[in-house]
Amino acid sequence: MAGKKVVVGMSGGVDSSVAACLLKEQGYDVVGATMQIWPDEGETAAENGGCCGLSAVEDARRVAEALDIPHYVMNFRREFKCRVMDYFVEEYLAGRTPNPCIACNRYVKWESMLRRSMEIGADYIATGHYARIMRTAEGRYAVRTSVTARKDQTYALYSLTQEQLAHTLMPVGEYTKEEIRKIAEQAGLPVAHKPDSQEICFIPDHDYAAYIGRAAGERVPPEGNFVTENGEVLGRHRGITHYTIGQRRGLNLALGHPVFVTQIRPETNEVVIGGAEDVFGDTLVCDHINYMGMGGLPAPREVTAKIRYSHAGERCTIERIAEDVIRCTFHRPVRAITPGQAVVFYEDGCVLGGGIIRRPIQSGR
RNA sequence: UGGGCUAUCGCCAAGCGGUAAGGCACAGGACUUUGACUCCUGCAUUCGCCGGUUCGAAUCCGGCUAGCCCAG
Repeated sequence: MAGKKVVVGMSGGVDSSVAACLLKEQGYDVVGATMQIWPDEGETAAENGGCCGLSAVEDARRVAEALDIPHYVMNFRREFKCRVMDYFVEEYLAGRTPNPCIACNRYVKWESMLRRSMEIGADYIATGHYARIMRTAEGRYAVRTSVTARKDQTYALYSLTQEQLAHTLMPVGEYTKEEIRKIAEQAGLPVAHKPDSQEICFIPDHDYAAYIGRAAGERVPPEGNFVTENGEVLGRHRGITHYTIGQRRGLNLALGHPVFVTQIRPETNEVVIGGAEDVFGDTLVCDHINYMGMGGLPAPREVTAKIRYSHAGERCTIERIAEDVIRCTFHRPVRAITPGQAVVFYEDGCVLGGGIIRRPIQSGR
């Protein structure tokens, strides 16, 4: 450890602060770095924000001072704008539900930040993710679930490459959230009691549709029809960017029983509505594949897959059906297969790989 | 214009003389890296309107108004 230089991405939150603290204790040569990702230094969204608000730099600097480590600010505004914010808007316009945190991890943290860190002589970068990095029997790198399943963040890390993982440390994954807060307290870190960040950091008011409206301008999808699978018109929707698969709230459809979004059709500007049972499906196709714990998929394989961040996971058979395309058949139907979200494959808590859900496949119904 | 039926929360709908069920929708909250799901809480001092009977009416009676159906 001694002499190994590690750049810790410090968001100003408890987790990444403790990560820096732990690595320093372990003898690393620790440098703190905070990403600047907001497009404008503007006064507007300065207050809270999510993982990387403007107060982030202030808080991170104070923690770095407390730990007596150098602290840099890295400007990734351009990368964040085009790889995360623009991607977010484009996905919604295409009728999909993006996961910006996955994009941020992949392109901003593990491409831009890792590259810049290497440039300043670091051996590793580290983050405050609740995940652990392991080597498989075949020698491949993979992330695996942290000791607390509840805070597990491996889902959002599925796209990391072998090269990136070889240069990454995630010390927080060995502890529970409670332990992390206790460590922060004992170390006297000024952010020990800072609330957890959540929600999408660049939309502090949670008003996705309004954000998309501002960003997309003329391209914002107009109002359209809510329809049934059979084409019966049930009412008017406010524009497809207001909805995601499985959504119930906000539809304003009083049909006597709960109804949910089962499909979004950007080409006809329709939102398809169905009953609770209609949102279950058992097969999906994904692309943008990243192989992590497994080096490839030469033959069908049985794994556990999560189709959304908070999904418990379901057993399924995965099968490579084309270059960069995998079909995933669940043993039991899963709820709300949502194009744009990631599907991540696990075995014993280890991430084997994953992809982006392209579409569900209608199987005999 | 005759005859019949119906009028209860934004939608649907219980109630049948004893002091307004429920579902959906909606709002607020918890949870949350999907405005997701889920969960919790709230949501008609009032029953189309005006009178009458009664200790007491959304419930019975009369009139009016509106909608629907059947006649022509």
